[in-house]
Amino acid sequence: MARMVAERSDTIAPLAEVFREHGYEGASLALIGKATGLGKGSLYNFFPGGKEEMVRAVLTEIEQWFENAVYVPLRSGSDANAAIDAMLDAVTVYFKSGRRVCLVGALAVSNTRDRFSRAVRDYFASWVDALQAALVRQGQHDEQARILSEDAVLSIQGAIVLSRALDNPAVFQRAMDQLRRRLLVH
Amino acid sequence: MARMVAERSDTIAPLAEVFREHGYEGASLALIGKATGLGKGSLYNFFPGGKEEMVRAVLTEIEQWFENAVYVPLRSGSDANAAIDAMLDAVTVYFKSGRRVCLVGALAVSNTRDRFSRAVRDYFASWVDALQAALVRQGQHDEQARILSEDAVLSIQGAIVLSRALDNPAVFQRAMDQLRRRLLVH
DNA sequence: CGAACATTGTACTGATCAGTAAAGTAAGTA
DNA sequence: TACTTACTTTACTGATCAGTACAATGTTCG
Repeated sequence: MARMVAERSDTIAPLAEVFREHGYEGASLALIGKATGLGKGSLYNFFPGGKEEMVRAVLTEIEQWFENAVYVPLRSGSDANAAIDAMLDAVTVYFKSGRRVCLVGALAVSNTRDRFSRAVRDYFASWVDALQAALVRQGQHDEQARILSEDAVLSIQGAIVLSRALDNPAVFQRAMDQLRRRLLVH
Repeated sequence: MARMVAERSDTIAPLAEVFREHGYEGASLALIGKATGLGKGSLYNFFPGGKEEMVRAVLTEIEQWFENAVYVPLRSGSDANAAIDAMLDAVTVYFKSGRRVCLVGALAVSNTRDRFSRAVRDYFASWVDALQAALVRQGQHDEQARILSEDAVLSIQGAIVLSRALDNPAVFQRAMDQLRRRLLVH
C-alpha cells in the first residue's frame, strides 16, 4: 500500500500527548492511531511490543529531554542559581502552567505503576539528585539540600494536580514563585 | 436467588479502594464485583447509573469524611494551630504515608476529569478555603494565608506522587514535617 | 396465606479492546 | 530487471468491556 515514509521518531510526540491525555489504559489503539495518523500495522511495525513498548519509547524520550534541558545544567552548570531558575522556567513551559499533565507522575499513581516502576523511579530520583547537587553547590548542607530538592519536585507535581483540579493556571504560577523564593539565593 | 441482604452503604469502602487502585477506566465491573463480592445484578440494583454513579457515591463519601474530620475543625475549631496539626496527622493516616492514592487527585489528572470536574474542584476548593480560614485565625494576612494553604494542599498531593514514585513513605513523612514547620505558629 | 417488593445470579447484547496474519505497494539495491 | 526490505492496509481473532433483561429467590407486610 501507499507509503507515507513515516519515521518512528515522528510518532513519539503525538504518542506522548495521547498517553498524557488518556493515561496508559485509556489510550486505546484506536485513539493512538488517530493521534499518530498511523494504522495498527504501522504501529506494530514500529513498536512490536505494542502499547507497552510505545510508553517505554515515550518515557525514554522524556528522560532524555529532562536530562539535557534540566539535569545537566543543575548537576554541572557554572551558575547553580541560574540553573535552578532555568529549571523553573523550563517546567512552567513544559507543563504549560499545569494544563499539561506529567506522564511520569500520572503513571506513579496508576495501577500500571509496577510495570514502569523503574523508569518512574529513575526519572524522579535523577531530578531530586540533580537539584540537590545544585543546592549543595549553592552552599547548602547535604541534608537541607535533600529536603529542599524533594520539596521542590513534589511541589511541581502537586501544582499540576491542584491547578488542574481548580482549573486555574495561576495556582501553578504561584507555586513556582514560591519555589523561586525557597530555592534561589539572593 | 439467595439474598445476602447487602446494604448499599457497605459497598462504598471497597468501591473506593478499587477505584483508587485501578482508576475510573481501569476498574472494570469484573474487578468491582470481586472487590464488593456483588454480582452485576446487585451492583446495578444499587447503582442504576453504573460506574459513574458508583464514583459519585464514593466522592460524596470522601467529601463528607473530609468535611467532618478536617474542614470543620479548620474552619471553626477553637484552636487553629491544633486543627492544622490534626489535619496533618489525619492525612498521614488517611493516605497511609503516600502508599494510598488520593482518588480525587487521580481524577484531576485523568481524562475523566471533565465528568467529575465539579466534585474535584469542590473538594480542593473546600480544603484550601478551610485551611486559609485557620491560618487567618492564626493571625496571618489573607493573601499570605491563601498562598500558604494552596502550598500545603498541593504539597500533600505532590508528596503522594513522589513517595509512590520513589516507593519510599519517608518522603511523605518529611513533606509533612516540612509543612508543620511552615504552617504552625510556635 | 399471598401479594408486593427488594435482591440476586445467569445469560445475553453489541461495542470495543489488544494483538495477529497476510497481502499489497513502494523504494532501494544488485 | 529481479529481489529484498520497509511500510501500510485490511480483515480477522478471541477476550473483555459496560450495560440490559429476566427469572428465581427471599423478605415484608396486609
